[in-house]
Amino acid sequence: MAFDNLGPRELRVLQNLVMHYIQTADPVGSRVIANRYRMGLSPATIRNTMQDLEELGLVRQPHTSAGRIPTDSGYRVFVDLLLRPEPLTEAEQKKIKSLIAGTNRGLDALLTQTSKILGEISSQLGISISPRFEEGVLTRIDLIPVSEGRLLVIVAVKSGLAQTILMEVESDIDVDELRQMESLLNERLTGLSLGHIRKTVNERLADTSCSPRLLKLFLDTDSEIWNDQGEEKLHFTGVDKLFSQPEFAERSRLAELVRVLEEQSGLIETIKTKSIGEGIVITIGRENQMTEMQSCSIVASKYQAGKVTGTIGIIGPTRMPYSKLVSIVEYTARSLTEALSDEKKDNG
Amino acid sequence: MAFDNLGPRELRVLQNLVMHYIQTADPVGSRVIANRYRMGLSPATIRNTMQDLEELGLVRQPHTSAGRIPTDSGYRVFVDLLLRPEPLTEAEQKKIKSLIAGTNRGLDALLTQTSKILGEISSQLGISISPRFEEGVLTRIDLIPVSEGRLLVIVAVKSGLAQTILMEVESDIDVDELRQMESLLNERLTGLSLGHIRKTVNERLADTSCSPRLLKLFLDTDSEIWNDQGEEKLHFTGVDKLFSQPEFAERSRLAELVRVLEEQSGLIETIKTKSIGEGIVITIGRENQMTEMQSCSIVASKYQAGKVTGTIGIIGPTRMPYSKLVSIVEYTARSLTEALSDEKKDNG
DNA sequence: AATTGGCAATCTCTCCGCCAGAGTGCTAAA
DNA sequence: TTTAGCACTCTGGCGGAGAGATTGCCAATT
Repeated sequence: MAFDNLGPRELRVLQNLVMHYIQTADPVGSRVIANRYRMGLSPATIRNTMQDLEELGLVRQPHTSAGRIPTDSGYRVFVDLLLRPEPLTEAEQKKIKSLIAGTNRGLDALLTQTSKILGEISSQLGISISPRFEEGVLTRIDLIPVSEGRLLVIVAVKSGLAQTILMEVESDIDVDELRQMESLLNERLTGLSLGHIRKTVNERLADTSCSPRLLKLFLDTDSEIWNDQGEEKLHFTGVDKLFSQPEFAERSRLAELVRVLEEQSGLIETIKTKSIGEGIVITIGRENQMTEMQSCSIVASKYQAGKVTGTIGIIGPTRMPYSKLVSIVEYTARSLTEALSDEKKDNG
Repeated sequence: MAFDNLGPRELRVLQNLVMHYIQTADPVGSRVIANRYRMGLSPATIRNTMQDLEELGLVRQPHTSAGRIPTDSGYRVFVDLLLRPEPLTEAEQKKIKSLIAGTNRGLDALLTQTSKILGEISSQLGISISPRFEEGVLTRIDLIPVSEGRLLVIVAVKSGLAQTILMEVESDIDVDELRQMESLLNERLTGLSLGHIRKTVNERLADTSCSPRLLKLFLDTDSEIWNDQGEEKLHFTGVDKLFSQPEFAERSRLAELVRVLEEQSGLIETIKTKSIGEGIVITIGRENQMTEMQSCSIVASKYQAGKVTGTIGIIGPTRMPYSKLVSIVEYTARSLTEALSDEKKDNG
């Protein structure tokens, strides 16, 4: 929809209305806008403008004698046309940086930490999604026998990421065979991306003298080693923050949201399809595919770990402080990317 | 407190009262017990017994003209003296086994999965705590350079567990030196427990020709490599289940619980100190140290992965179906231990 | 002595009507 | 085009009334 035909008065009224509603969570009346925001107009005039905005579908009344609240479209116009990112304070920047830098237990812990930071600083729900390893470049692969019938496979990928897979194997595997297999894999596959390996592993390991029993574990292109199906994980922290939000007064709505969060896969899918582009992506209310999310907004951004990319973001009610959240997500994504980058930041 | 002086009548009334209250969440009146449970006594008689139980502090009235509900002590007597574990159905057993067996992405994923199973089957909150690696026996240690200034250390422990640590190092490390260091570590330390290593690493690596810069990373006994501080993680699934429970009608109470869950460390500590013994440990309401947990009960059990032990459990309101939950936790813990045991279960 | 029926008393919960408060839409005036 | 005035509408809180449930106690019964 084109809302370019909105006059400056309409825009200002919308802006003030959205900002005030974000703060108070109460429907905003004409008097508040006229007085508190010093527009130099009487409430009656504001009322007329508000009627126009209502006809355009940007605001609505919960009931006849209440003030107005923004619709999803109203928030959309606010975000697209009126949003001014509110910069982070020094303290906030410091906090984000130091908490990210202080975590060195591997990717999983780092992402948990990141979601925690986002949740705390935003007072909303912070989320982070681990990257797909598809594009990750293999650094090393280890085969470690852990017991008679089981094998621990550790796949290390550039940028310090690693995933471990526990495999069931036929019980009698010779240690020497295993060593041989291991060096073969490392020789022929390191430096390639996992996705590439999956497609070409058959050819690359064709002429080999290895134990065929062992070999077939790695030739299976559906194997979880090269495939990252189900590998993506959604971390989230800050559910308690949402409890105090009036839009989650009915228990069922928050319960639904939590169920979706715990279920993981559906939400991961929708977030990923949304945030294909660069930079911050904001999804508002009904713009969400999932019905359980249609009273929520998501502010998301990608982060990078070498060639591999994942997503972080914030979830909250559509009435969320977008101006602040945009800055938080943007800065956190950048910090995370930095922490995961191959170059050390300050190698002076 | 000794409640051995309770007569069989008192016990039966208490039992029926608790069982009925667990089902309905409504205060139980004398008539319900007399009629529905066919005790062959009139409501008036039951009333007298109930007064006795109230004087003993086992039940209480929410207000003058309501039925009775169990107190924490009441549940305690129920659990200690009257509980009959309700066996799992075939289907439930199958579900638990197969979901545990179907997860082979390493310990973290397995524990997430376990908490999910517990949550689903119990319709309560399922939790799992990763084990301390203190007692874990080192199988292998890998040093993988990931970028100029960083080193990925993978510590593999018996039973297929592995943890990865990302370390900052001085930027110019020779690959050969690294290899040398790696084999040295593997030669001298595999087969020992991490706790043991931490204490003796200084002597064990004393006479060495390795690069001292590298060496000092591993001699630092506070280093996160041998130390598992902060390594323990609490996984939880099923928060949405608690929303429908009437005891969490006030939002703040559930919010507090979630905050504690997300904060991790405090809860981990209390659960660990409680469940030192073998078998199922049940903690009821006020018996919990943490104030936020005092309207909740925990049914917990240990599981083992070789020499390493962790805890799983279920959290819910004190009004929870103990009979069923005991069986669920017990069976799941056993299945998990089995899945993590060194022996393959069915190597026939 | 234990059990039971009867009964007044107590407390909650829900429904209903009432009223104050807030904000609108419309109309007429500036 | 803007504003003041005014009737209208809807919500939310308060209080009282009445139904329902369950108790405690007492006197009667087994």
